[in-house]
Parts: sequence; structure tokens; C-alpha cells
Amino acid sequence: MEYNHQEIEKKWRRIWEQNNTNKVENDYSKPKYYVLSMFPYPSGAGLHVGHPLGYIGSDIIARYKRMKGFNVLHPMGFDAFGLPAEQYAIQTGTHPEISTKKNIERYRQQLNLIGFNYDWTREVITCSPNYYRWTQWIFIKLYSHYFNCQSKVAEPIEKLISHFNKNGTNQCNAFTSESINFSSNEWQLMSARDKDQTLMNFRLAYRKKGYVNWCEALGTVLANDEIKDGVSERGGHPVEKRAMMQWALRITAYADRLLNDLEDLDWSESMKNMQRHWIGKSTGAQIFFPIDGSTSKLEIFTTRPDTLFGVSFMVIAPEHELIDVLTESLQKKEVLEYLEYVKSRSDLERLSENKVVSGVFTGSYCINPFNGAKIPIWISEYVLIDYGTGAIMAVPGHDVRDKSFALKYHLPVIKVIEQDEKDIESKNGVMIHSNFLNGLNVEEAINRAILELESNNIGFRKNQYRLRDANFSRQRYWGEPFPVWYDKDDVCHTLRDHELPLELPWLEKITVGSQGKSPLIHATEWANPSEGITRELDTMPGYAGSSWYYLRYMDPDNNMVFASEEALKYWQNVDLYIGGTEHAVGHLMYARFWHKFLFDLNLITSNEPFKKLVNQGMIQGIIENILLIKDSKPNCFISANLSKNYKEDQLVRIPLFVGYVKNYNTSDSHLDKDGLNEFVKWKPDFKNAVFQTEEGTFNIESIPEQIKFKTISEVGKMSKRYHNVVNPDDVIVEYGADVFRMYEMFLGPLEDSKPWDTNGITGVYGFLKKYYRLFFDEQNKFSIIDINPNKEELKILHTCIKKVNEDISNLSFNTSISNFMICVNELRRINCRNLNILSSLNKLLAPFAPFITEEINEKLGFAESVHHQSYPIHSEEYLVTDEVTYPISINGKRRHEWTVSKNKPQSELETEVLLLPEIQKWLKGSPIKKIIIVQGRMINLVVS
RNA sequence: ACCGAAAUGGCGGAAUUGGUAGACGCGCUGGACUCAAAAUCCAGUAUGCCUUAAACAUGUGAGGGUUCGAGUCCCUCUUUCGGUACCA
Repeated sequence: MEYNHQEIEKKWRRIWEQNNTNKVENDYSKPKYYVLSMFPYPSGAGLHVGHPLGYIGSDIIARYKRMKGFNVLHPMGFDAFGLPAEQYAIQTGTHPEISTKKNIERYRQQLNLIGFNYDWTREVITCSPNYYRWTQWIFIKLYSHYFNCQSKVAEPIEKLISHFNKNGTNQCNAFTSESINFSSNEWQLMSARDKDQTLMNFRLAYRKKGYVNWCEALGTVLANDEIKDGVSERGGHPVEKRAMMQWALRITAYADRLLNDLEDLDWSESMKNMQRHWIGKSTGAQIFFPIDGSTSKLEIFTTRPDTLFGVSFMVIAPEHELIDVLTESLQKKEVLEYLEYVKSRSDLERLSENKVVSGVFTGSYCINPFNGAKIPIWISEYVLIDYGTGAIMAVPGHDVRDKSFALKYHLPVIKVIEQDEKDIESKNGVMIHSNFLNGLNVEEAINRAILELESNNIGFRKNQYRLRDANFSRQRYWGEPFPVWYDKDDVCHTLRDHELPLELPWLEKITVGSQGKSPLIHATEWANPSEGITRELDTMPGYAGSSWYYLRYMDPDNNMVFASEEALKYWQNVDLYIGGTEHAVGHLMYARFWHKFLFDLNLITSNEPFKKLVNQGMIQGIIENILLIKDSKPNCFISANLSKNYKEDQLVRIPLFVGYVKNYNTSDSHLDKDGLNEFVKWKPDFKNAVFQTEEGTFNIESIPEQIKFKTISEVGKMSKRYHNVVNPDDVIVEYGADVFRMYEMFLGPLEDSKPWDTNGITGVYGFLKKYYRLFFDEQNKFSIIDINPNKEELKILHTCIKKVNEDISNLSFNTSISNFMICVNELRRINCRNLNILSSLNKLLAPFAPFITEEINEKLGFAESVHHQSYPIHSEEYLVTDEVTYPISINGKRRHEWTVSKNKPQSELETEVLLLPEIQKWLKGSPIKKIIIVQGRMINLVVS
């Protein structure tokens, strides 16, 4: 009887669905275990082989935990709002709701094929009004709360308002990004609009000016991802930074808690470090430098107030609000030119190419508050507006970047710490040329300087965070609408609970917006529901829906609350969260922030959302690129072996469909004549392009038969944009879901990234065929013998049980599969057909290969699903051996093996080992310096 | 540039966490079964020296160090991948 995966898998898929085998109850009597995989964005390319890597891991854990007696929550859903669906709509006219729905159906079907034990009745889809109603509801909560710095929790904004009524800002303890002060009287006299704007400084969801990538030609805001080399990826149009009113979330209020609470999480240290670095807490001082000839002051933050006597210039960000005031008329032209240049540069470029410094002088000066020195104020792109105050004091004597700037523009370099030239940024040394700081070490000087600043009212001690209040607005259609409206005075109001959800209006045709607004500007009735009332036309970003979805799974259909108190209390938080490193910071930081906020409101009982976090590696794809000469007319492609004749920035890499390329992912990857024809058919824009090789330059008609047009191979993300997506479907048809699952796990450690490659899948397929055949006799009859197992069988089985249990708890699935292979090979060697042994092994394998084990389980005559039985536990008694083989090394080099009784005492080992002839041969009578014996492990002889 | 991860045979990887490097699988070579193929089974397979084997030497990205002993720990470097706030 041959293993027929198609038949078996089809059969059990149907039966499981009929019997609701995967249904999860809120059965509060059992201990709970919540295992979650990051939900996917349902892209048009379908589920690719990278997605299931983590899903299979969590599925194995979920099935394992269930067999261990836990009530397991293992849900799945879709992160369904997002840019690609909208882009697709603009290009093809298919409404995002329709394409998204279609994509989700495809994904769900593909997921079911793999045999995950999801309870689909708990599915969460972020774009369904049923769900985003509660995203909007949480947003309103954020809007109507502020952060109390004293109690360190969120509190209702009404509390702050009544404080303002009584005391103004005096001792209000509210977290704010901008320090503002007013009296109760001033507060009461404010107009509704002013009050609204003032409160925006405190609300956890608020509006402020934020910078976006504006593309005039496309009439839209672009994602960083859509910009390449400073121009739009689509069409190559110029892009500039533009300030717009944007919603933002005050995550910075929670910076300290997000930092401190990392301690107790069962996350990898590297992951915690990435989060720590992202939060980037630094301590220092905020200092006000008087501006020469003006009453206003330049506010800066520095971690090194000790170096105040070494300041030789100031640098402000190109977006700094004081630029107009500071720029002298003589400098105006130069400054404007520089600002023009900076507009075209991305933050990434501004930071990464900082070997080449650039900047411009404003013509104005500051006064050093400590010694009255006149200091020139410069503008440079290496200072970012979003970090700190957008202005720095430059100390070229003790900062490498400041120094290279000073050297380029011939500004003075003043040393104020006695130290070696090579470690000018270190905090070792004694202060010099610094008046009252002279003779102090750096730490003392920092404290002394801050005291001096504070007593003279020119600055104060401050913690600064790299973490920013990230932009929460998108000028897009396909996202959650903000549940707010503006009155004729532009005062913001939130909708009431019963008015939620505020649904996205249906647009027949999605087109880009205008005047910097989203496509929602075309929904005129929706946008202006009545006289003097306008809705917010921005929508929420992708991370809105994903910041709390794990809570909704606990009680997904509740229409009264986002999840019931009982469900929240029982499931609490996620015990194990598996997802890709690409979400290491963004998503996890925001989910932690929302969770803490809901915790402050007493809506949930845990302080952190994800107790244990594991990052699965990426399954990478091969990206094949064809080289195009920039700005060539007609478009001229070159064969990759000619690329050395060009500078890197003269060429553009265009990713193409991997299927057109011969020998892909090798140094010989190339397009042949057919490949080039297919390429042109696929990208008709290039039908008039020419192709240059060593043999000459050809157009598409004149291409010679034997052309080898070389491409460039890279390893990278599997993504629709690189045209290298591999779907699991074909693999499953050929080998079955059990093989697919086990093969993905067998590829290597869950955490490692690796390019997709099906070489070797036959090994896993062969294993399952062998496994299946274990249950059949020579006549191909299912035949199992129900007698007491012998010692050898028990040893083989229990060795495997022990290893597999250990491996599962370490999420080391690749080695557990090796152990299954070893076990099956051994059992076949001794021709084992024992019921006791094989039914235990079948249960052991069930979480990995749910279909085949269920089939065998039925054949073995068990009525209950194998997945509802209990998991085997090993007994040490079957594993004991009485002999041990010692490797014997001489000077650390292995020379011999020696098998002796396990209990041979160390003293006997020591004397007897020297008598072994194989050892004698090596010693040749030289004296033994030392004998190292690790009992039961190894012996090492040290000779001179 | 910054933060994080990785590098072991022809390939994916294993190594009890400082103790026999290469488990398990792929591929390859040879053999059995077969008219033949597929499937299956058996044997071999890090490299060098060598007809082969024994024996020996070398060997975990590069270079240094600690140790009786280093793939594993420390320092320096190289390459690749992920993230860097509007891809999700």
C-alpha cells in the first residue's frame, strides 16, 4: 500500500471541518496557552513559501500544547488595509475592498491546504467595519487621555481641563512635547479653537505639523519605499519634503515604561537591544543660547554640557523654524539653494553619507551663555528636525561629525578635555580651558555644568529620546477613517460610541486626491456631512489595526466591547509570538504602547502583550536584475558583464520575473533570446529599447539566436515587487502538506534566513513514505502486533521521545525531524511492527505531520483524533546504558576510542588508559604532564 | 552611517553550550532488483598524500589571543541579510 498524500489529506481536511476539530472554546477550567503568528498582509501575489515558516512553527507548538492538556488559542487573520491594494485600484480600477476580499479568500484557502489548526470562527480582518470600529474606539480613548508624568499612567483629559481651570499649567504634571505655561485665567479666556490647539499638546492622539514626501507630478504623498534615488519609483518624478497637519500618537510619553518593561520579557537580547536603541534614551541638558541682536533664543539639547566651553558653532536642521529669522540677506541666496538641495534628500541619505559634510552659514550668531563668545549659526542636513530640538551646539574638539564639518568650513576646533587625539569622543579625561570646570573629570563636569545652567536659568537637566511621536496620518483611501469631525472654527470633535464605526465611503473609482489630500476628497457628501462640518480626510496607517488585533481574537464577535472582561481575563496576553525580524521594532513597539495604554485604563489585566517572542528567519527569494543605463534614450540595457565600464550611479537595476532567467542565482544567470522577448512583452514600455553586449548592440528584432544577456542575481525578500514569489501550492500538490510542513522545518533553525530551494524535499518525502510503510507487512497489508515491546524497541522510541520533547521546547524543529528520521531508520532495521511502540511514535509525530498521523491513527483503530490524545513522555529507565565510549586525546588531538564500563572510577581510568597499546604507541615513553578526565565524556593526556 | 543577525563538505544543516567537527537529509559514485526505466534496497562520500587501504597531515569567512582542549569565549577585520519611523 503506497502513501497517497492527496487522498489522505483531502479526506482529513473534510472530516476536520465537519467535526470542528480546531474549534477553541473559552473553557476556563483548563490552563490557557496563547500562541500567535503575525498575521499577513494579503498581497495580490498570494501566500508565498516564506509566510508558512513561522506559521508551521506556531502550529506545531499549538498542537503540542493541546496534546499536553492546554486550552490553546491559535488564531489567524488578515492585516488587510494597506498601500498596495490602493495602488492596484488606481492602476486597474478594481476597488481595494474587492481585491482585498479576493486575496484573503486565496490566502485562507492556501493556509487551509497546509493543515493549520486555526479556528476560523475567530478570524480578525482589520478592514472589516466590525473590527475597525474598535480601532476607532481606541483612537478616541487615546485622543481623550493625556499622560500624567507623576503617576506615570494615562488619565482622562477632563481631569487636565479641570486642573487648567483651577491652576493653569502650574503643577499639572502632564506630559507634553513643547513646554507651555499659562494661568487659569489665561486658560479661561481662550477661544474654543485656542483651547483645542492647546490641548493638542497633551492628548495621546493629537495633531501637529509633520513632514511627508510630496510628489507634485503624481499629486500624492509617497511612502519612503516608493522613492528611489530621490525620485519617485513610478515615473522618476522629483519628491520633496513638505510639512502638513498630521495626526500623531504620543508614544514618547511611554518611552520610559517601554524601555524599563523590556527587562522582564522573554525576548532575545538582540531584539530587546534593537528596541532599546530605537527608544534611545540619553541624558543631558536642554540649553537656551541667546541669539545675537535678538530677544529670541536657540534651544538645543546636548548630552555633553561639559563641553560648553568648546562650542565653536551651532548647527540647525534645514527645516528649523527659525531659519527665516536667522538668515541674513547676504546669505539668502546660498541658504535657499542649500534648502532646495536638502529637500531632495531622504533621511537615510542624510545620515548615511555623512562622510561628505555639507552646510551653509546663516549669517547670524549666538552667544555662549557661559563665556559670552559669539558663535556662528550654520545649517546642515546632518541635524534632523525630528530629533531633539532640531539644533545642536557643535563641539568639533570632541565630536567626529562636528570636527569634519569644522575642518571643511574652516571653523575653530577647541579642545576642552585633556585626552588622546584618537578617542576625542570618550568620556575619559580632565577638563581644560573651561573656567570653573577646569580640573574636573567629565562626569563631574557634566553635573557641575547642569547645576550652573539651572541656577542661571539658561537650561535644565533633561532626558532625551530618539523615539519620536510617529506620524499617524496617511493621505490614503484604504485605511481606517478617523472618527472625528471639525467644526467651522476647525475645532476637532470625536464621534460618540453609538456613531461608530465611521465607515469608509464607497468610491466608484479610486483616483489620487488633490491639494495634498487623500482620495477621500472625492467623496464630497461624506467629507462634508452638513453645513460647516468637515470630516478628516486622512486615514490611519497600517500599524493602527495591527496594534491590538491579538486582543480581538480572544472574543472576535463581541458587539458591546472590543473583547469581554471574562475573555480578556482568561487569555490575558500572548504566551508565544512568532514573526519576522522585519517587524522587530515598528509593530512590536506600537502594540506594546497600545497595550500599556489599555492597561492604564483598566481595560486589560496584563502590562505587556507578548510574553515570549521568537523571530522566524525570512525565506528569501532570488532577485534577478537587468541593468539599464540611466536616462538613456532610447532605453539602453547592458549585459551585466559590461557593468564595470560604468559608474554605479549611472546604472539602474530593474528586477524582472525570475522565470525568464536561465541559470538564475548563479554567476551565469542570463536572458536568452526567448527570455528577452518575454521581458519586452511583459514590460511593453521597453519595446523600443536596445540591448548591448560584447558582441554589439541590438534592438528586440535584431537579437541574435545565441545571445547570452547577463543579469545580476541577488538574495533578498520574496515580494511581488521583485517578481520572485514562490507559492506553496505546487509543492503541496506534488508532495503533500505534511511533506511541505516538515521540509520547511527541516531546512534549518526557525530563526535563520535562507533562500528558498526545493533540493532535498525528496528526503522528507522519502521519510514519510518510509514511515507509512512501517505499518505494513511484506504483503502490503496493514499489520501491527499487539505484544509487549522489547528492550531495544523501547530504547529507540524513548530516545526519540526525549529528544523531540526537548527540541520542541527549544523550537528546534529541524533537529526533531532528524531524530524522527533516525528513529524510523532504526525501527525499520529491527523490523519493528509493535503497536505500543508505533502508536506512541504516531502521536509524537502528530504536531509535525497532522494528516498522515491522523490516517494511521484511524487505521490503528482509535476513535479519538490523534490531535486530541496526550503527548508521549519518555521514561529514563529505558535509556540507561552501562558502557561509555571515551575519546582519548593527546595534547587535544583525538587518537583513540575506548569503551569501558560506565561506572569505572576515575582513578582506574587514569592508570588503565596509560596501559592501552594504542596510547603507548603515541606516548613513546615521554612523560605525562597532566591527565584530564571528564567523567563519562572525554580523556585528554598532556605530554611535553 | 547606525542597530541587529549570520558565515561549518558540492548543497541545507548537526555538534549535549568549552570536550570525538560534519548527525540527519540532498546530491554524487558503485551495487542489487528489472528487458529497461521509475520506485525501493545496500555500500561509499570533508580535503590532501595515494591505484586502494591503513597510517598521517590539514580543516568550521580572514587574522590574532585565552585554554590541557575553541565551530563554540575575547579582540580586529571581511562579506551577506533584516531594520532605520509612509511596504507590511
